Amino acid sequence: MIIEFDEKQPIYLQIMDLIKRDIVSGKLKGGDKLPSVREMAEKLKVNPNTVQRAYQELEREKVTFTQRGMGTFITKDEGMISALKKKMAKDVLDAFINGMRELGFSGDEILHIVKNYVEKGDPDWISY
Amino acid sequence: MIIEFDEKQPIYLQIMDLIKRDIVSGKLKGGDKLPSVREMAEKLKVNPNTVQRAYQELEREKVTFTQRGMGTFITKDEGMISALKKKMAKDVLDAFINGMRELGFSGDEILHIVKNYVEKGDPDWISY
Amino acid sequence: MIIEFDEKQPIYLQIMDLIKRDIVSGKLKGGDKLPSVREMAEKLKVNPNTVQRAYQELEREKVTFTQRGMGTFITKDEGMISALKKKMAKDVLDAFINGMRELGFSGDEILHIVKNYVEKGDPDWISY
Amino acid sequence: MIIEFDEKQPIYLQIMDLIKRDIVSGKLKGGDKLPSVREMAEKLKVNPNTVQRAYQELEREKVTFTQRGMGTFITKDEGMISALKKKMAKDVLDAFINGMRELGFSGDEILHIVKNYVEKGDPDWISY
DNA sequence: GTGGTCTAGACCACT
DNA sequence: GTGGTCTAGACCACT
Repeated sequence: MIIEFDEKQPIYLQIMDLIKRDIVSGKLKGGDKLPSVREMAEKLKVNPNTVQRAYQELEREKVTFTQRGMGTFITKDEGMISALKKKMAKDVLDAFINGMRELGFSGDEILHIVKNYVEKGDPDWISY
Repeated sequence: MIIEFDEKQPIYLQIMDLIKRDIVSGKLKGGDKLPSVREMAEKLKVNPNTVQRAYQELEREKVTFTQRGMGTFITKDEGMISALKKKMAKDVLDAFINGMRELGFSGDEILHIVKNYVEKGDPDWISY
Repeated sequence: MIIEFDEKQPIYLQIMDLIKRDIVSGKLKGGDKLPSVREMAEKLKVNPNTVQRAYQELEREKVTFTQRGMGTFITKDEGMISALKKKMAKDVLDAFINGMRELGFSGDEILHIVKNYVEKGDPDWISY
Repeated sequence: MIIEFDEKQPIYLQIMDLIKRDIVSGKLKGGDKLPSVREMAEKLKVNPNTVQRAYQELEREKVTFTQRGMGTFITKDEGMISALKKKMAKDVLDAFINGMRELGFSGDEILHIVKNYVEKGDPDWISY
């Protein structure tokens, strides 16, 4: 796993995002143990402090919980996980809608395009 | 107009994108004159050479054309403009579909969400 | 100002507490600027990172806000400040009531003692 | 019984305090026998010498007395016990009053708060 | 000058 | 071994 970090966002935020994505996509499930701070730091080639910060913020957001001396674990609160998924999906959705509107597409046009893309694999741009 | 340039992409490419967006969204129309290289450089606070390069590439892509002594103009070829729009919309659309699939949504679910969002202003996440 | 830090609690928490006490007691008012991270670090003889962390947590708790390049300021939200005061007073009060109950005093006895202490400067322990 | 010892105070003083609290709260009564030095040392997981010292100091303070071959007993002097109780209560009381004054509360306000807390279970912070 | 992020490396409590 | 805190010192964006 080779990760490239964006320069425009703090690394600890990107690590948080990485983990959230794995939770939401189901790669990580409630109760799963995250790699230790040191392991993760080595894997990602960043300083342990940076991973530590990411883990701490995740815990504050109730996405994970820690057991002293045992490690950091994904929350077992399914409501929290589904809320996370909604939040992340909402961000993706908003970026899309705004992007399309900026390009001059109306709501109906956006729906038409998505519909055709999803159902036929072809956006059907005809008439735009 | 304050533009923030990304560090991960050459500025001339970002300027090209800026202009393409204005064309696609209709702010700039076929035949419209672009600001002179110097004006644009001053407005964006970049080196005139950078703007010059952006203009050159846009002309090579047939998005603009130049008239000696007159300036640079947006192409009047509506086919070119609509192709541009499709190309940019396709990028936004792919980013969206991929983003949603990474979050674990199926095509049908994506369509359902967009439909509800566009028609009711609410994605209706129920059951995800 | 010489501060002695307790070893049983992280220094950054103690710094947060210090600032909160100054807010609650009125030494610091809404809108007041805190010393810069570096100044405070020098004054308290701790590492700037430690002060930085305290300031960041305070901001997350909405006790302060920061203006990039300008500094860190006490919130102007009087509701927040009065909530802070109540929260801290509640902690002091609970510690007192629990401490007295552990010593075997009843609620009425506690009230009697406080009343005499406040009004006459003498707890009047008679009969306990 | 798991006891956490403070690092900032000699353990023997903390053991003394533990016993004094049990006397004051009534868990230990006049004439009750304390566990042997060895038993207590084992229970608290400390060196017997440390317990020995605590017992010696308690005896010097007339809180306990020893009978050769029998063990260590709580004093039967009720005056001593009630003086002990007053002394400990005074410490708790002073910490409370000082804490509240530091937060900016007046004597009347403190009394009002304690009264409401004791009588209604609610401090009634209104207007502070 | 201001806060924000990061690396490097240390020491701590707890399991 | 695990997370938590701290120091020392660097570089960044923004005012």
